[in-house]
Amino acid sequence: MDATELSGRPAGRHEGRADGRAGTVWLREEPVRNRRTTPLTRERIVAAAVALLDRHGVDGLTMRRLAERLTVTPTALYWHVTTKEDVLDLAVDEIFGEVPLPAADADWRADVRTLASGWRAAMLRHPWAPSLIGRPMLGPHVLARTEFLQAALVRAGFTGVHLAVVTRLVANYVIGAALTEATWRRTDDPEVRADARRHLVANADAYPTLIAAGHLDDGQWSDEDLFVRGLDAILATHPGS
Amino acid sequence: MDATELSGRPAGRHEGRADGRAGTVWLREEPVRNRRTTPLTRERIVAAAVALLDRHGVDGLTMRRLAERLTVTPTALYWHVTTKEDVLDLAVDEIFGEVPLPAADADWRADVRTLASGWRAAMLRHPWAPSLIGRPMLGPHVLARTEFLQAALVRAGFTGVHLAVVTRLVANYVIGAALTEATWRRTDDPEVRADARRHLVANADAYPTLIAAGHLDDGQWSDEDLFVRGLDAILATHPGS
DNA sequence: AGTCTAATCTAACAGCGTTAAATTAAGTGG
DNA sequence: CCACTTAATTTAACGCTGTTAGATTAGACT
Repeated sequence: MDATELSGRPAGRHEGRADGRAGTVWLREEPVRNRRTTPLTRERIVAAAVALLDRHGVDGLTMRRLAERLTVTPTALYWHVTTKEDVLDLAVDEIFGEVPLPAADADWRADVRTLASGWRAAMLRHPWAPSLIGRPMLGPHVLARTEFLQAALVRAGFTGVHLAVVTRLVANYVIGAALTEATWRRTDDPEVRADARRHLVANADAYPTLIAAGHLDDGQWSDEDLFVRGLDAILATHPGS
Repeated sequence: MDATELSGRPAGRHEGRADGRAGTVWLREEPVRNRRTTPLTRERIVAAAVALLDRHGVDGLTMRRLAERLTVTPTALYWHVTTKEDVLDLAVDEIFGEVPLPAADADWRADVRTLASGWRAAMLRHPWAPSLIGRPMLGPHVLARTEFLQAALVRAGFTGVHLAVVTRLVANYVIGAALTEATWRRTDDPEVRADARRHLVANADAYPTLIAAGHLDDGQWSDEDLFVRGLDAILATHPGS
C-alpha cells in the first residue's frame, strides 16, 4: 500500500566495493530507494520509542528495533539524536505530556490532587517510565508540571522553606509510589509473587508484623485508594490559611 | 604477596584442540593454575560488585570486569549466580544491610525518623542504588527494615487502612527523595546544571514560580534538612494516641 | 546543468550477557 | 595409593548491543 514496502531490506545493494565479491550489475536487483515519503524526525522517533517501550519494556527498546520500526537503518537515528539516552529522556518527557493540567483557580488542594493523580496514572500507563527517572528530568513537559505544582502551593500560602519542603514531599511521594507500584505491576509472573509470599510465611518469626498486616497481599485496599489517602494526609499539613 | 598472581591471564594455554593452530608443547609456558586460595563465593561476588558500582556506577559493572576483579573468568560467576540481574538484586539488598535498626522501644516517631534517615543515607552513599529499585525488593535486609518500620507504626497505634496508608507514605517518600537526590548528585557535571539553570531563565515567562522559588539552585536549605522536615510533616498525622 | 548540503546508508568495531562443552581440583571409598 | 565422582572453573564461541567513519544519495538552490 506504500512505496516504502521494503519487505526485508534489499540486503546490500552495493555490496562489492571494498571487498572482492562484487558480482555483475545484471544479477543485482534494482535498488529500492527511500522515497522519503515521511521524513524521519525527532517526533517520529520518540513516538516509535514510546510504542516500543509500551509493548516490550525497557530491555525491548534497541536502536535497531527502533530503526526497523521506522523503516530506516540504525545509523539514520543518530542524525536526529546523539545517543540512546537521548531517546529515553525524550520518551520520558513525552509521556509526562499526557498529564492533564487543571484550570488552576479552584481549590488548590483539588489542583494538587488532580496533578498528582494524573502524574501517577501516566507512569502506571507506561510502567517502564518510573525506572527511567534516575536521570535528570528537564524536559518541557516535566518542567511545566513542576511549575504548576509549585504555583498551586504558592497559591495555598506556602512560602520559604515550607514551600520547598511540601513541594518535595508531594513530588517525591508521587515518584516513589509510581516506582513501587509499577515494579509490582511489571512483575506479573504470579509464581514470583507466590514464591515471595511463601518465603514470608516460611520466616514468619522474622516478619510477624508484615504477615499480620498482609504485606504482599493484593486486594484488601486498592493502590489508587491508598495513594489518594496518603496524598490527602500530606495536604492536611499547611501553615497559613 | 599471593600465590594467585596471574598478572594478565595465561591467554589460552590449551589453544589448539578443535582448530588447527596447535603449536608444540615446548613453546607453551607452563600453565599457572588457580590455586583456589580464596574460593569464589556469592558473598565475595556481591562485595566486589558493590565496590565496582561505587567506583564506576551502574554502567561500569559488567560481568567481565567483575570477574577480572575476582581473578576469575566471567563464566565462573555463573556457577554462583544465574544472571547479572541476580548480582544487582543482591548488591541492592547488601547495601540496605548498612541501615541501622534502632532499639525499638523509645518514641515511635524517633524510630521511624532514624530508620528513614538511615535508609536515605545508605542510598546516597551508594548513588547507583535508587535507580535499581525498579525491581522487586525481597531481600532479607529490605524485608527486615520494612518489618521494623511497620512494627513502629503499629506501636504508634495505626491499624487497618491507616497503617497501610502511612507505611506506603513513609516508604515511598524515602524512595522518591533518595532517587531524585541521587540523580542530581550523580549529575556532578556543573555544566549540565548551569545549562539547566540557563534554560530556565531563558524561558522565564513559562516558569515564573520555579524561578522565584529558586528551583535548581542548590544551597539555601540542605537536602537533609528538607527531607527531615517533610518526614516530620508526615509523622504529625496520626489517628489514635 | 552544476553545486552544495542535509540526510541516509554500508560496513565495521569493540564490548556485552550468556551458553555448551571441556577440563581441572578436591574429596571419597576401596 | 588408586579409581571414581562431583563441584568449580576454564576455553571458546554465539548473537546481540550502541556507536562510529566514510561513502552515497536526494533535493534545493543557483
